[in-house]
Amino acid sequence: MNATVQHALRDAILGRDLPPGASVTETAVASRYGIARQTARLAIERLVADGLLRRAPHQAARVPELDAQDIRDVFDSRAVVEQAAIERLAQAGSIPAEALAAHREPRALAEDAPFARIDATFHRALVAGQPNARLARMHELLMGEIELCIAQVQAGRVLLPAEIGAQHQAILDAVTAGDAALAGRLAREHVHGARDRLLNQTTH
Amino acid sequence: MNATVQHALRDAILGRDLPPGASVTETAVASRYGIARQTARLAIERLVADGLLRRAPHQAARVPELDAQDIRDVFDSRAVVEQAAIERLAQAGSIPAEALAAHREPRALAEDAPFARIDATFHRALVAGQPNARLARMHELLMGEIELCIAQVQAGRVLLPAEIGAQHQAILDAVTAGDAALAGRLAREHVHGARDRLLNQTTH
DNA sequence: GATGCGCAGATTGTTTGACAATCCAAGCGA
DNA sequence: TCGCTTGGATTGTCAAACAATCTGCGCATC
Repeated sequence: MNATVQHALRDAILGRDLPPGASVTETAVASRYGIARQTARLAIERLVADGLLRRAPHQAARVPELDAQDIRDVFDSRAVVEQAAIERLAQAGSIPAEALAAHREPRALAEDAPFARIDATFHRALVAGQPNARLARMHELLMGEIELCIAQVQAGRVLLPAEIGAQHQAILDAVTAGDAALAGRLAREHVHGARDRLLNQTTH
Repeated sequence: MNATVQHALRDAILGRDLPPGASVTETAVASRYGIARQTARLAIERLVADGLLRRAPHQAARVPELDAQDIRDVFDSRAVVEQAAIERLAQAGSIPAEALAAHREPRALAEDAPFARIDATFHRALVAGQPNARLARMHELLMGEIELCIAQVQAGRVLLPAEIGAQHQAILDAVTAGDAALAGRLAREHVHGARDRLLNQTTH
């Protein structure tokens, strides 16, 4: 029961149903989803751990408002982790099935899902398929805020599926070729490109 | 009240009072520290998030037994994050006061504390002093398991304060000199050295 | 008019007690 | 020997309550 509420809250935040700056109180969540306050509290705490909410002691949780510095921080950290992850994936040499599915059939996954969601699925699957569980855990820690960044900048229009798909293809090729250095470099540049596109959107 | 219990539990785990494999039930923690089960549950969940406990749904939490592969995973991830963090610290060019304190006065910090604890304090302070908050958060996520690794291998004897102190000094020198590439390389090698010493200890 | 104080409301932090859901191991029967 | 049931242990969730803390507003004072 808790996992479903957590998922619903997550969607509400990423879907801007709860706009940045909105306060999310335990009682509000409890009554909204018909659960006990303790359970709502737990869901909120998990989302705080995921970076999708923030809160100070004795204050209501709030949807964070991410500024340009936050975007730089999050994407730079992601670049570090994802480069390392892709390098390890290339050393292993095999591409996870879920990543291939997200890469090949973006339409089939979810017609209504924005491309940003599919892109996140692809990257998550790539990192999850690499052997180091801690790297995957750290990556997961970042992806919540990453999706929040993209949602807040409303950058769905900025992400060009064709261009990004080509970059993904290049990364996959380097991985299958076992060229860890190249794959890692491509992954880092890919993330940095996303960061710069988002930053352009915000300052503009 | 909860923070103190969490700290006591943490010490019990790292001090091998709770040996690897020991099960930590909510009721046991509650009665041991005289708190409600809900509060004990919360403390356990936080420690699970820190990597100091593991648990599956509807099962008691357990102190993880880390094998050689875990040590490789944790330290390799740490090397990735810490190299990036030290590079950013060198670009900023200033060394956090807490890091200097831990480096210069290991005795003064805590006479009874093992050197491993002081070493962890030093590294935590270095990474926390660097401007990227997400990198620091990921590092913190790893340090729990790092300390657990060291405690389980009982590697207090293996960590030579003089040698490690010299390596720390070299890193600090590179940071103050603003040589990000050198500082990052030294940090990575420093972490890899710790990893190899621990691995030698386990297989032996 | 500006400043500081205090009070009431809102919210979280923690406790206690209870019950359902689930897992695990021991015992039992085929 | 193998599979099943059953009972105990443990977690997951709910409900109600109270203390601790923060926030904003009104009010007195300067």
